[in-house]
Amino acid sequence: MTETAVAGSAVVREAGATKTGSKSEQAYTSIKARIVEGTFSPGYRLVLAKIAEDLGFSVVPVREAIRRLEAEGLVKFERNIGATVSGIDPTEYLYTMQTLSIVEGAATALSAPLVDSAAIARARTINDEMRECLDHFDPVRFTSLNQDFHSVLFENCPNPHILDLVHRGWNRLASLRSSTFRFVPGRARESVREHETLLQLIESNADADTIERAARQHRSATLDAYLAQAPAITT
Amino acid sequence: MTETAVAGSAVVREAGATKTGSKSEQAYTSIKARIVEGTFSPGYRLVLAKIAEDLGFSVVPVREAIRRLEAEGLVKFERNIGATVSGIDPTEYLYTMQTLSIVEGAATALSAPLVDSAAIARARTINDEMRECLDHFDPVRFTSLNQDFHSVLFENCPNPHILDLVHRGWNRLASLRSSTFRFVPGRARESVREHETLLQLIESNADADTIERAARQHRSATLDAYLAQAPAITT
DNA sequence: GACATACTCATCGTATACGATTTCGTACAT
DNA sequence: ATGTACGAAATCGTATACGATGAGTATGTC
Repeated sequence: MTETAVAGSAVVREAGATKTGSKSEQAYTSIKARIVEGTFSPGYRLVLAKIAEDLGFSVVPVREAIRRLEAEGLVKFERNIGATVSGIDPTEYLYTMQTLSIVEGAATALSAPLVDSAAIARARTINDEMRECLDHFDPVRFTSLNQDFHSVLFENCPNPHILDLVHRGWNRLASLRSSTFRFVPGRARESVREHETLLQLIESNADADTIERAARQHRSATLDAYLAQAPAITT
Repeated sequence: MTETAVAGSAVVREAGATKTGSKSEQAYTSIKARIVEGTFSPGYRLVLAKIAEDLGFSVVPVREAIRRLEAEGLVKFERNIGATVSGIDPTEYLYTMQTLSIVEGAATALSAPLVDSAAIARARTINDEMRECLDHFDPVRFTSLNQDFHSVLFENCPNPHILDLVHRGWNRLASLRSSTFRFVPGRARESVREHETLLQLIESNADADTIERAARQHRSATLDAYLAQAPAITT
């Protein structure tokens, strides 16, 4: 755990990792990568001095990094107590998914007019691969491809703010890797179907409202499925 | 400019100001307040040492505060260059307004079922005051009341993430106080009308979609009006 | 007179040091 | 045995110090 450069997952890369940068930047990127990829799981105690030592830095840049991660919601930083990777309670999951469904819906609708046929083809290829993953039961790759699929659709998103919110949501979700939250039985196959529907809507230049609704539904269906199996959570 | 406690505007207060807190917290709150209220306008150079001296702190907590503000998009922090209050170019305005219309729309729709008749009454009172402000030409108070109006509608918003995004958008917008962006002729009166329409929709338990659409339209109409007078901007 | 180079100053970036606070373990009293 | 009080260790929060970088200015050459 001494090397500073972590080959981040697609999510982290997209989320604005800065290449070279100051130690503060490096610490930020590095810690974020570890949270998103699961090395630091929720509840993990981020002891400043320890992280600083691991990275070979002093505590000051690490503190700055933690502050930024706090502002993104990935860590919780309490005075005189310390920083911990943000938790995963069901309510939090609900909020995150709900927000994501809204933001992704908007991103899809905004991006749709700029998705050309080449992008559609790429997305379809990815979706086909996802279907194969289901047969071979490769949930890890499935998840990764799922993000690639949406990344293709969003790659020309005209509003960077919204794109940023999407990435933050993805990171937040990726950091919540308790199996409870990641496996919603039966959704995966339906998800692939919905992807195809989405592509057809985009191809046929459906109006923005229709696309937004479909995209939002795509995400919130997972949430609904989750809520159905955990009815105790109140909205 | 030496007192550390700034009586923040409604926006800042809502945005999560922490009462006592560490110096780092105080610096964060204080700088944020100054940006939102306009003491530090866009482009203003935030020299760490100078701010630290003004606040009576050292630079370390100030740096942390700046990092957090950076993550919220209120300041830009460049390595070895320094921090400046984020800019106001037209494109940025467009992105912010567009994002806000989406997020506010969702917040309104989510909150609507929880808005009781008392809240409706309060909102209506505020809206009446806004109408009066138009007659006396008091744009400052008008703006403040406008935020109060929406705050009433959102006060029971079930999803804190979305509420947070709304507040961030408001703060961002408040920090962009160039007159170019704040005055869109003829919108104010229409805005008051739309508020009333919105209240009626909520009162009559209109479905979520309808409310969301109306709320989103309410914000994006301002954007459209702005775009109409500055057609050079491309989406 | 214009351009390139060197120098100076303002400012940032980080390390180190130390005081402040919390937590946890241990001893003691009940 | 349980609960409380005290003390030590761990950790955080901030100040200070100093090296590093970039911007602006002066100087020299063509």
